[in-house]
Amino acid sequence: MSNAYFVPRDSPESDHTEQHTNFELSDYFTFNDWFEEEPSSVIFESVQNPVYRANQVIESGGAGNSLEVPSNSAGENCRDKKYIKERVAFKTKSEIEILDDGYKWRKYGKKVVKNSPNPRNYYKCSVEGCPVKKRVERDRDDPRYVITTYEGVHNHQSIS
DNA sequence: CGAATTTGACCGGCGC
DNA sequence: GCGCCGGTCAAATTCG
Repeated sequence: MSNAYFVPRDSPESDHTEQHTNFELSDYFTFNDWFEEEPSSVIFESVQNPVYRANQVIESGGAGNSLEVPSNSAGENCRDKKYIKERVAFKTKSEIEILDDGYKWRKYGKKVVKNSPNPRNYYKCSVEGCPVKKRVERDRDDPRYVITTYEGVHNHQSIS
């Protein structure tokens, strides 16, 4: 299990990411060595949430409200369904989109979005009570890349 | 035979 | 108020 450490790049204009000065993604995921390519300037249109890649933030919009990480009260303040604890997106060079990150995922949806000709797949962590979701999609103009978006924090250990 | 996928339906938010 | 768009549900089906 690797121990990648993630530090957000300082965004010059919008500096709403104070809470995310240090980010230990290895708590949530296990990475090997996917991610070494050029970051695309904008991965998602909804730039309300920071988009992380490898050791840096690619994109960070003004999203102070939906991005707190309440570490003390685990999800108690989050009864608002729109409340998003964490969202992390990666652009990965991979032929396949089923990347084993140490967790078990259950697919629950597929959708073709307007922007991209490629379908988008929706996964959920199959561990009961774990709120983590994941969304996998091919890059629009680089089909050999895969964009993976994690949402939420695992409340259990990885099974791998 | 139980569990995971598949895939169209359904639903809620938002813009016009 | 309606229709588009993205996200989720769930029944049928496939898989292990």
